[in-house]
Amino acid sequence: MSAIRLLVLGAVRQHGRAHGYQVRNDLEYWGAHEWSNAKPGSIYHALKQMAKQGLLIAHEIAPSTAGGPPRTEYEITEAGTEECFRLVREALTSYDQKMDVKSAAIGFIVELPRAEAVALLKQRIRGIEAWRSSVTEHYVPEDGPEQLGHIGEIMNLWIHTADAEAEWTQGLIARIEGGAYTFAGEGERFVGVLADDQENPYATGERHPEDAR
Amino acid sequence: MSAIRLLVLGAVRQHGRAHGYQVRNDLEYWGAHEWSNAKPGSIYHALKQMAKQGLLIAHEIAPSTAGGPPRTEYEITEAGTEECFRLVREALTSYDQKMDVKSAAIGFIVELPRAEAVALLKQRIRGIEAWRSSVTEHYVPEDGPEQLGHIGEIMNLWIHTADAEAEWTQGLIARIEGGAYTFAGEGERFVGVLADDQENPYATGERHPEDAR
DNA sequence: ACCCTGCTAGTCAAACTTGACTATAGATTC
DNA sequence: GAATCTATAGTCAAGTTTGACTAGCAGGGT
Repeated sequence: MSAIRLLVLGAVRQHGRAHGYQVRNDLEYWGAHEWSNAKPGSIYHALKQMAKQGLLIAHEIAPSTAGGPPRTEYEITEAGTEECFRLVREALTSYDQKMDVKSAAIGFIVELPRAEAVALLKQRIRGIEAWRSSVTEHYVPEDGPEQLGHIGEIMNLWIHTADAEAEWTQGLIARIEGGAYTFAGEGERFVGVLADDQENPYATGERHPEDAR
Repeated sequence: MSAIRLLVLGAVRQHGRAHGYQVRNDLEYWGAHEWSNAKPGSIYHALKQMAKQGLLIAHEIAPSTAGGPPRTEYEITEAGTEECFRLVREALTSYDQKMDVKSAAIGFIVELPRAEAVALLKQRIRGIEAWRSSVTEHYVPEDGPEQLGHIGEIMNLWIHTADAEAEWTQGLIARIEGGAYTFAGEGERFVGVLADDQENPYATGERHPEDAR
């Protein structure tokens, strides 16, 4: 699973109805273009694809007064909403060391009830632990890890990463259980989209040095 | 950059000359099909593509006695070898939280001189630190991290991950400086490929529970 | 003699991703 | 007042990835 479907679906859902450029801007506000494949082509492709699959409904709209080509607005369907929740739950539960999917899911975690979020994260930890022990059991030869040579370092990296993630997850659980953030059904939600008159402080143009290769 | 080019190029290089199925098997031995996109289609595609680009030379070979279609053997060129080293160096140096590229690079790290490996890893740490401080400076609003709401947790995840990776990298540097493993020019190298009569203990069929969604 | 399974080696269409490109309208500059 | 810039909204071809499929041969059972 790539992160793009979750990101696009979630973004449309927050507006109820949105056109591609709006989604693109929201995701940019999130910084998603830096940590996921949220690039124009992928976004528009995902919108069309999901419209074809019945998760979104496409409405043709007259060109905006601000110029540019005619827009297409997308409205989320019942099926789309279900799929969106399914994706969030899956991404929160499963361990697969893909930062982009994980990050996207955190972005939408508050759409769930608080108790469910905690439950999913706890299941995530169980998943990490299961994965960890399966790796150590399965990949360590009986005659000690040295037999793998430097290849063993790959395993070591996996384990280290898994442990770090379990720790971070524990921290997040603690913060959520401690009452942080506003979850579904707890009053007005935190809006992760830009107001119309607000400028995007994280817009493209100022690059982060992650591309300093 | 995806991991597939590095993996395929490196695998061919270890044999000097190899056909697609051999590469596929080597990568499976590495467990690469589990942590990267090393699937048949991608492998054969990468071979053809790199042959077109002059990194490999394709030789048509008669079908093996064991049946199956006629094979194509690929031989690495001078340019291919250079590219291979370039990719390893880049992957070791740059920080971009992609496990697959990182893992692949570790697999080939011993092809470099020990001193260079250490130097590259130290540069990696500098890169991580630079990235870390740019994130904290850039993404934390002046009025405290709370303004971002739960979105701040994404940043938190990044930072946590970056720190964990820096720590792991430090450990690896220490082990290498402590004399672990056999690097280029230090006698016979560790062979990460299967001998002909050896069965693959990590072959597909036994799945790891990372797909336990 | 016949079938079935499994291994060898690889192909293919469909889907996805990338990054550069288009076209329009208002704003700014010279 | 012409030229350039910027923002809007999106398209497109080229490249990549996926997962299912093909086809030949060997060996074992019946």
